[in-house]
Amino acid sequence: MSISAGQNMEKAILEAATKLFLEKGFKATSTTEIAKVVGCNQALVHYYYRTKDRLFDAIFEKKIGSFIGSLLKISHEDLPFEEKLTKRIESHFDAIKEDPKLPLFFFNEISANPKRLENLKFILGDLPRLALGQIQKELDIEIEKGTVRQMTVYDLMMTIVSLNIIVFLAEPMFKTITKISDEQFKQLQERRKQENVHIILKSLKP
Amino acid sequence: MSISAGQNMEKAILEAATKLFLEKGFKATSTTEIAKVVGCNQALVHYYYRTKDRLFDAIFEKKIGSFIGSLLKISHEDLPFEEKLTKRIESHFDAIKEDPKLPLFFFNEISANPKRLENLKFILGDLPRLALGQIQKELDIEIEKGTVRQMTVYDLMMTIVSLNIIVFLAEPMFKTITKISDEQFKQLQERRKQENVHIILKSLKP
DNA sequence: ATTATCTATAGATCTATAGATAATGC
DNA sequence: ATTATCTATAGATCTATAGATAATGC
Repeated sequence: MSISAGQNMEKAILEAATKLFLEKGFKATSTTEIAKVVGCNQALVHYYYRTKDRLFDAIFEKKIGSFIGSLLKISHEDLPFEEKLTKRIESHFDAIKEDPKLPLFFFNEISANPKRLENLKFILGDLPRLALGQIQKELDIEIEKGTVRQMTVYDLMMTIVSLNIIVFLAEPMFKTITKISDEQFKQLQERRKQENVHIILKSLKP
Repeated sequence: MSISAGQNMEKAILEAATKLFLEKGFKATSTTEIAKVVGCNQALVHYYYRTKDRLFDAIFEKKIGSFIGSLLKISHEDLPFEEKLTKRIESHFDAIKEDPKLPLFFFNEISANPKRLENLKFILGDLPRLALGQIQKELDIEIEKGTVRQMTVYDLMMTIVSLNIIVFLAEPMFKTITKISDEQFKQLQERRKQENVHIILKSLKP
């Protein structure tokens, strides 16, 4: 029954909590259930993390970091603009594929409790600003050249995130309605990734 | 304190519940809180709707109907393809603007409990099939003419929904991080609506 | 008489903590 | 001795129902 018998309970609790919080959200997940999944008693969850809130915050921060990181990773490869952008879109998509519950979790918990966001240094830290500045610069060069229409990096990022998350947001709906197999769903995903690249590249044209 | 003193309690309860469910979701909303907002006692909520689940389902079905309806409304105007599509995108966007919590609510509750979807005749009913068939036909005509690249109506719908919901999904995040005013946010929304139309029309070109 | 509203409460949670016991490190 | 784990429990919920009272329709 226990995720990891003995050894490292603290870690086992974190892992079980991560899984449950991502699946069901903060409110719907109880420390009792976390303990049951781990195979320990409920008090131990509090022994290691004091409160449900602190346990959640630890997980939330990590996940939000990887979500934003996957979008803003700076590439040092010297590639033409379009190829670089294509890689960015695809790697963002692949990161979400690794953790498909993340987008819904993310938007949901922020909406439920926006204060959580304010405590996160990550969001307003230097990394995002730097990365966005860097991408804006690359964009401006293309705009100057006339190969890309006038636009801001924020619009571009919004479009990328938007298109990349939809398959994952709609996954439960999709599977319920169409009764598609997992294999077919995977194919749909991959096709959609290419579609997204296509749409975005085309949308930049002047 | 009461939303609608006296008169129609049943309706007042439904309205308060709708607001709270949309804001906080099924799990985080209690019948106790609904009663408090309405200004009656908690038992009355159960008197009219028996269980929290039935109350929720009534609301869920209505909301899901309007969400899907706004996307699939059939137009009988005789307009050129692009104009018709533009209108469709804009009216879908405007419908969400009227009820900005809807997309998150929608994806969230389906993910939390996919079974809810199975009970809804609306989803698999004739209306969606008819509408989708109609739009596919219009699309095929353009593909035949060579003015639109090869694609399915499903891909097109996914792209529309995806781009149209992002501003609303990200609204709490946006407002928290940028500390933008409501007025500025409204402007951003409108700009984004035009951006979406632009992106989609362009993405259809062969 | 019937329907609407209220008070009170049973029975299930759930979080957090106090205090007992078992395991480990020196 | 210190740290990890457990048992037990207080105090807050929360849903659903039973049964009392008030309001309304004939």
